Amino acid sequence: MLRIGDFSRLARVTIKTLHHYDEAGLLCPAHVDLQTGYRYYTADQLESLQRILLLKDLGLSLDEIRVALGDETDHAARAALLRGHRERLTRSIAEDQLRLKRLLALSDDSLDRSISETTVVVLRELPAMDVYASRERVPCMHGYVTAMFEAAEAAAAKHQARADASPFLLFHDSEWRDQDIDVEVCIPLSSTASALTARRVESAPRAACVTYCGNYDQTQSIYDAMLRWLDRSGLQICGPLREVYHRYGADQSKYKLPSRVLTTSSAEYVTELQVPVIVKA
Amino acid sequence: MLRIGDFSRLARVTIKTLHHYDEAGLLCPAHVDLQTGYRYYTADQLESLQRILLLKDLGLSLDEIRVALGDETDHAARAALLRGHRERLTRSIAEDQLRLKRLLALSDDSLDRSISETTVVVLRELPAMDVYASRERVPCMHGYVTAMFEAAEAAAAKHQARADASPFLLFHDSEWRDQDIDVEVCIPLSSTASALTARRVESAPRAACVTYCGNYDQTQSIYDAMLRWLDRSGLQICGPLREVYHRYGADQSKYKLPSRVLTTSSAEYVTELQVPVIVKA
DNA sequence: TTGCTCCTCACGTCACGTGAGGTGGC
DNA sequence: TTGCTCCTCACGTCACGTGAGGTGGC
Repeated sequence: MLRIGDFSRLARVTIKTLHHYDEAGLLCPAHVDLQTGYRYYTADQLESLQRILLLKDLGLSLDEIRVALGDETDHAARAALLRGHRERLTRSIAEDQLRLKRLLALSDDSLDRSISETTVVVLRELPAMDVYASRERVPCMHGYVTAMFEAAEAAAAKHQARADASPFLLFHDSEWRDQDIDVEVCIPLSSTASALTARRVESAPRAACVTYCGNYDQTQSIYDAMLRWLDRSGLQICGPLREVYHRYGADQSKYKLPSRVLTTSSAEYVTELQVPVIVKA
Repeated sequence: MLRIGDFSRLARVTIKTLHHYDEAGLLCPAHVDLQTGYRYYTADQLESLQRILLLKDLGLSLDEIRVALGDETDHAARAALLRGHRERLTRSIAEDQLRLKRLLALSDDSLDRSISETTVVVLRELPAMDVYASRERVPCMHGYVTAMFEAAEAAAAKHQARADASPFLLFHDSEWRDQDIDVEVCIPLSSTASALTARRVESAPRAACVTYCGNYDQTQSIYDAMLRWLDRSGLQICGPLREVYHRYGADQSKYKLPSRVLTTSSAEYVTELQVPVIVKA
């Protein structure tokens, strides 16, 4: 029998860790002196401890280790646990590799400009959405798109199907804001209301997003900065650009928007550019 | 000005997160109503928040983010922080990749045998150590090595230079336990005592280790299992095997060992095999 | 006997999550 | 007026770390 100090030195863990495993029911001492509360371990408990430390080092939580080492009968649960952890590790490696590239892109960019002046690109998942959509080729943004939005909002309002999410524009051209732009105006609909012919905008597992405020003059330069950043981060565009209008001015004569999305001052506009991306091979 | 709920929806964070950043001094609301305590944010604070969320997603802690976004003057600290994090990420990826291989090796192994019966190989760093050493070619283990240990222990004891660490054996042969084994007996010395000609055993950044208890009959089969495991884990031996005697029987006539390392029953022997390894290219 | 070992609280870490219980705003 | 939003405690998470204050063992 070994005292806790000797046992802990052999396994190179702290006494507190052994206390914790005792309390957690992962590894209880072979014997506890009732008088003094002293914990005593047998030599072969070292092997049990090694097993625990191995699984912990591989990244399992103590709860998972309990399952993995628990009663011998549950082969399936044990196997599923290890398989699940394998996937977690694989995903985590891929994410860290992308993080590393993004960090390099950021460091490059902020050698002279500080981070505070760099365009901030965030990666996020875009959920699928049911929208009322209207797609057209227009010669320029000004006027046409506003009219399309007003018609779409009015149509959605008439059916009381408007969901509480921001309207957006899809740019179907590969060359953006070329002549005759192929744009699609989208108004999110509540999932319950299927009165209107809802179009489903597919989800994007990963999208590069920039949220900015102020008027639309800056959009082009932000989009350009975003493209440079994507390139340096090893990401590739894999779907149409979305321009989401979170906060804006609107002449709402035929419909009613919640006041919190509206503003009169263009300095308070909040807009988001979203580009679906995949990691370059 | 935006109320906290609207602001949080735009940035897709919880209200609690904003509370936390306020408290942490990372992002304080542009205005707080003194009557109600309500927090109000401006639209352009969204960009500050995005910056924070970006750095957090890259893996920085809130403290680090505070430094990274802090007063503009400290360029050097900011750059060092990003460089440091780059290294952290790189290391973390390499470690996860090794973990993944080790996990695969473990899953393979425990398809039929459960984890509880698998040989547990742990990876660890071995620190450099000053030892009293004596190296010889011996025809077999039995007898010779015991005599070498007793002589070495006696020599170390005479100079009162014995450190409180376990003695071990280095196997210099590539073919292990071949005929005429080239073994080196090592007794750890306290760093202060340099009276004896101490030999420095180099550190190993990474070593595969198996601790087992019981008599020495099992050593060969454990070593074999270890070799198979190393192969499957993508690891390569890069130094001599060490056999460390943590707990054992000894006839200590010319020296004195602390009683906690001694035992009379061979079932209570505690031994550790250590093999320095590197990741295969 | 002295110092070393071990014990049990109890609080801290990190970035929030999750109610509880109460008030302000439209 | 009613429901919705927001507020401030206060405690939980996870795997221990770090004393505080006291006792047992050799």
